[in-house]
Amino acid sequence: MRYAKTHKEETRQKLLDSSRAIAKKGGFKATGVDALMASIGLTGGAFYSHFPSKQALFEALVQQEMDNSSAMLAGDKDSPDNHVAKCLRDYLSSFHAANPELGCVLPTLGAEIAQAGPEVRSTVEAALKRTQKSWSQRTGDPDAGWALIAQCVGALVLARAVESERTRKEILAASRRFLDKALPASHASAPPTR
Amino acid sequence: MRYAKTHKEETRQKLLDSSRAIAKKGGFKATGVDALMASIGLTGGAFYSHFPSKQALFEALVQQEMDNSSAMLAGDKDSPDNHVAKCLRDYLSSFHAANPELGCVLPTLGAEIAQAGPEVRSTVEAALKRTQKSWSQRTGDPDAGWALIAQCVGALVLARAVESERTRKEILAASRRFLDKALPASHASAPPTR
DNA sequence: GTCTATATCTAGATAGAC
DNA sequence: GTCTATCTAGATATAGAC
Repeated sequence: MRYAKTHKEETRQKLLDSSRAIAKKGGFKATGVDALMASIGLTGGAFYSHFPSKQALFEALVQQEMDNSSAMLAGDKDSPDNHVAKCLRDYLSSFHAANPELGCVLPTLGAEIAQAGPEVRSTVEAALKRTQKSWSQRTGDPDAGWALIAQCVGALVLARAVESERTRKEILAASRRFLDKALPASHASAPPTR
Repeated sequence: MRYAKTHKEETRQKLLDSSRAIAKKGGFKATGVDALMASIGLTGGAFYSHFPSKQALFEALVQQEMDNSSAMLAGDKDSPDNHVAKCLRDYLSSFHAANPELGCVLPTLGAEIAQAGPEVRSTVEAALKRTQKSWSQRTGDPDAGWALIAQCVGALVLARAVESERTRKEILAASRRFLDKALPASHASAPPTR
């Protein structure tokens, strides 16, 4: 055979990885199939050997992305007590705001997901619930799960929508401090001052 | 003259009103000029008598939208003590989640704003700061301004991204309760139980 | 599996008649 | 100011050669 058995799977994964970053930076609908394929050194025609449609790529992409995110944010039984605090600090960082291609999908593709079909939205819902349950349990506040995720997503949307770097930092810092006050000390997003 | 002096201004405003709703529902880039004009009973060619480009419409649209929102959310000197609480209740409602065309631009167009030019983002920043300052002052917590806006925007993005109606309501309710606990009683989003 | 070429469609924008 | 017609560019998707 002209191509190794693993070739197709590798190409597919490269395409997913590359598309993920591009979509998070510039939007999914906004980027063409040609550009996505070019980013991995191929031409547009080859796309349809891997996905039946551009929409199918979107679904696979969101699924992978949400799986990764929720695994990272939910943590596991070995995660330290301040796991949530660490997540909040990383999420609500200037680095995250400045690098959408490396971060969470929701601030960038949230609106596109909202307009997508039921399968995509069910996938997203399941992944979100995983993080929500973990965070509610870890903080001891059943409402904190959803509220913290909402705070994170919203703060990133705002931070990226404003023009000045100063305001961007203020939004993120205010959100971090607000959560510090609202959560029991052991889960605060910054180390306690003594 | 074939058209009254006020005709152009009226048409422009009708176009803005209609485009606003359409863009908030389906995204701005996703809707074509022909469709926007058809929604007010005109054809695509007439668009360019009102705006030099589609991008110019986006800027005008976001500006008007943010002005309206911030005026409503910031309130004025006659607003009651529970003004912030009322805003939170309305914003974090199922009605708002179900009707993007009637609601805030940020959950739907936030990502498109983030990709827009400096003028748009400066406009958005100024309007956001107005609400932020008002809310910080009214709640007595300097961090609450940004944090509450972030919580609102994020909760709406999440609520619209999930599939089930049940989860959608849970997200909104959890956010409302979380803010109840985090804010001084007089600003809580629900009337105090006694 | 990937390429080039192409069919088809839609978009933003312009030109000229009314 | 609005219309129809059109230019140009870019998109998704397909066909057939390698």
